[in-house]
Amino acid sequence: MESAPRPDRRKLKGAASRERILVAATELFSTRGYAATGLQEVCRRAGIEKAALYWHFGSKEGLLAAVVDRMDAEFVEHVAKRVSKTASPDDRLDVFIDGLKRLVAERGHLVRLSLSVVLERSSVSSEARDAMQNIFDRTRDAVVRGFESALGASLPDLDLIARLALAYLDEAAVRDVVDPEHVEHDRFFAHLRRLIVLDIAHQVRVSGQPIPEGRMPTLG
Amino acid sequence: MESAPRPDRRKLKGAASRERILVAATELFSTRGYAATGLQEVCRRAGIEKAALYWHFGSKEGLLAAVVDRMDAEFVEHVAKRVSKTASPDDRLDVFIDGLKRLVAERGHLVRLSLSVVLERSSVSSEARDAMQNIFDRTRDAVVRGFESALGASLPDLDLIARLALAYLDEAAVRDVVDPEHVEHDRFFAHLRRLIVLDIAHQVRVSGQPIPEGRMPTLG
DNA sequence: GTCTATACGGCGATAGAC
DNA sequence: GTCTATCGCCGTATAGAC
Repeated sequence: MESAPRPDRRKLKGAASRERILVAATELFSTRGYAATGLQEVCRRAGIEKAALYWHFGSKEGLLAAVVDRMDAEFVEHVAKRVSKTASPDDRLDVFIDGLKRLVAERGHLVRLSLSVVLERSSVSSEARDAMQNIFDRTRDAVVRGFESALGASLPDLDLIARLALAYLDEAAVRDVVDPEHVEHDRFFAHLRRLIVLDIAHQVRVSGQPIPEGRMPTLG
Repeated sequence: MESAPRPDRRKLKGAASRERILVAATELFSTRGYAATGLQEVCRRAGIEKAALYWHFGSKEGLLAAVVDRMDAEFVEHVAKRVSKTASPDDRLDVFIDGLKRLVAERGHLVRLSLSVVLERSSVSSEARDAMQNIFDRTRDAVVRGFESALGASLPDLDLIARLALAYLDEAAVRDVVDPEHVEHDRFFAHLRRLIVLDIAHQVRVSGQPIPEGRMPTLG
């Protein structure tokens, strides 16, 4: 363990630099916005030179993709853990909705950043596009799995419910910037909850699929 | 009519320049993306100098806001006209959904541009913010009025339905870039239609508000 | 009031030495 | 892997012609 330290040393230092760049970039992108943040500033804060940043991430866009990917992974893991600790299907939905609401309230800038990856330029670099696709897919799959385990059964359009939830998440994060005084997040996310319940009830009705024990498809 | 041409001449020429800049910017922003378009290029295409652009729009952000405002106004007017020509409430909903779908398919880049206004920097300039707020409000109000006249009555949460529709619009436009092969726009917007119908039926049920003649709140 | 000419500092990105 | 040096372009600003 201590007899062969050499070949890993540089790798370790490289990983540490990568990490510091990522932390600095996350903070600066979040507070100032993507376009308004200079790579020079990121490097100064990370204690690194600009070319080192380019070696690690290839471009400013690549750095953004890495930042967003990490924040999404953390969010999915965090909410999935909280949801899996909750027993009743109805409470699970509440925890899920609450997770979305808190993501907007506490880290809305990161949600907006994830949109920036796509919108900055018309033809996104293929790496950035792939990164965004991974993020979307991972999040959607997690939501679908969550609903499946909450319902105890699958339904044909659960993926659409996942997209509905993500659409509401983005809409809330965007609106928060445009008109902070009239967002009405509570009312907005309560509406999301109602739509989900109504639509699941509809899907159950149409598919003839009986839901084992959960009574989520009833309005409170 | 020809004896006092002077005071208007300059104004007219100024308006013409403004118009040419707007057209050039709309086209370039749409094809290349906002960040990837240089003002130099816009000016060359408009046959104008850069400082003239600066005089008319104040900044690149201001130019973007003007571009987006115009496209939104056109869209709202266009769809409102088509909707008002349709008789049955059920068909009106179809025309509305179709308008959204076509906006994404034919002018998705402009939808994405409208998001760019908000996302480019963390603290948007107050003029750009106001412009975006106007756009959101105008579109939401138009949707609410459309539903009111289709239903023949008002409902407490029609504004939430408008936000739902806009959220789906943005989500579709964003997804179109990330994963063009799996967007399933038809299925996605059919889901939107179902959600609207389900939610209106719910609102009618809860509010005890009778809907005069329209039978929109029934699933096809 | 509308526009031309010109300049400036900073940006993202690259090449090559160590 | 990291640093130094440098590039070309960007958005912005101002002075002054018409």
